[in-house]
Amino acid sequence: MKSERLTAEILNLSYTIESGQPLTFYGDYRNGSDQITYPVGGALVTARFAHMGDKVVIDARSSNGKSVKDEITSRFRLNDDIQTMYESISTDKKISAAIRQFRGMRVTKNEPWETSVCFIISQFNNLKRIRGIIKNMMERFGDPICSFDEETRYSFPSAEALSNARIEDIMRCGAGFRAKYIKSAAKYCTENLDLESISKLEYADLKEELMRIDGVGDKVADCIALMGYGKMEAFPVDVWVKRSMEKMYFKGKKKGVKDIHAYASGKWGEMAGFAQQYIFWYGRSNF
DNA sequence: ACCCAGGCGGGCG
DNA sequence: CGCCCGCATGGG
Repeated sequence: MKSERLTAEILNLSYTIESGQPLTFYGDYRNGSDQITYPVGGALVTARFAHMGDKVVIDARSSNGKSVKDEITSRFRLNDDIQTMYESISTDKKISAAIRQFRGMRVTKNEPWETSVCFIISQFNNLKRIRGIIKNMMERFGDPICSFDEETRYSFPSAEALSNARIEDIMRCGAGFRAKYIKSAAKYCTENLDLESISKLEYADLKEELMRIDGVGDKVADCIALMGYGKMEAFPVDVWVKRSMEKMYFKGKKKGVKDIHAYASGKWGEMAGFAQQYIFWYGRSNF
């Protein structure tokens, strides 16, 4: 099948991909190329984004020839009313500045298992290393899909594959002390928990279920809820969001995570997670 | 060399 | 409960 064309508005590819979101875990984004590739469903998706002002034309295809329209639409949340979302989180000058700087950055909606692994790895870690670890794990534990740019591309490792892996082999990917969490989570998600079946739960119940996974605490559960299940009210509070929130809204005074959650929830409600992505990246880029 | 990174689990008071 | 500590690893 030839590539399919989709259109969107206010979607900045580089901000979206580079701002630390899964897309396993970075796609293969070539800076300036406006193209990404990423594995899904045992195939490799290729998508080109042509930006023309606020309009974006997306040409996408899959290595297996199947339609990718639904995949792209879901992944980049193209059915969201982005204008209304901006209006609802533009509550003050502080966040408006963040939105202005990174206008078009979207919160993506990725597969729950991949999102879980990505954010288990993210703990006490940095983006550069996270990307490397994910890449190593895909090459070691994923299945080869096809060759692209003279390089073999792999699927994201299944929970089954990782539940059978040896911890020391996961560590060899650079995962460090998180390797035991990954294996444990993989076992739990193959034997005790169906990540698909909990997608129908409300945010609070979903988060509670996710926190039963070894290596998933409050912050990682919020990340999985937001970027793996599309729960826009989730507001992950990491060190950057904490710092940014304290600076932006608490006159630089130290605040507990609970206070920050409560404040964000009251201010942005159902769209708190969308606001969070801007606060996170704004803080990382400017503070 | 030293510090830190999209935190979490476990142990202690 | 809330607090505090160790934790693998590599880049700045």
